[in-house]
Amino acid sequence: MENVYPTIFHSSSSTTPQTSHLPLLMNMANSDHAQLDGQFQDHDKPNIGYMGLITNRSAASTINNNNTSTTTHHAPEEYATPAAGKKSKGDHQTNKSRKPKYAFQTRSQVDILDDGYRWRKYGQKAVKNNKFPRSYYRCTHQGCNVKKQIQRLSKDEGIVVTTYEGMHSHPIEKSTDNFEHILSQMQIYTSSV
DNA sequence: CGTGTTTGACCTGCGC
DNA sequence: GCGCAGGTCAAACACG
Repeated sequence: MENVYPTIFHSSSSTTPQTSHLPLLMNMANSDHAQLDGQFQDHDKPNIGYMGLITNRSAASTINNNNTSTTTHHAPEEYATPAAGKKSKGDHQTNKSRKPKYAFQTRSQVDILDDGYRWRKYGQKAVKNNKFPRSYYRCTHQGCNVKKQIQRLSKDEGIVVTTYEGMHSHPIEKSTDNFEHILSQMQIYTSSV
């Protein structure tokens, strides 16, 4: 799947927000430094601009060309996780079922957006047609099987695509100071695009 | 010592 | 069936 996820504008219903997905937005937005629009100046965390929320369903187009747009989208719950297969070493997840998968575009110098959860990196792979590797992270909270992938676009090095898979079953572990503010911004984006 | 990262090997799905 | 690409494991390693 060298294609990334389609950048579908979720412009229609600002009154029927993707409430069910808000926790993910929270996860994403609730970061110490993932702040929007350069309204911050933290040491080594330069501008991080929220680019969009993308979902993986009918992946066909790339997000490359949207570096100036703010796109938001949420997934239908029926994303079939393709890469569920794993060696039967023992940790074979019983949920070969589908997990929702959400991708965010962020314009950032740093790859890792601190979303308030604790992640452990479990892999890194070179991706075809992309000079940047893709990193695989898993939530370290016990019993939480949320994963995320982080990849920087080769076409636009400023854009980082973060793909979340699954939902956290536990509260955020860091402060949530930024969350409301960021959420409000995201809602603005959502309704204005 | 606990926690997280690195990295090569391994597994699976898919297209040809 | 084969090869490629993506995803995961796990041992070794680094760091506080």
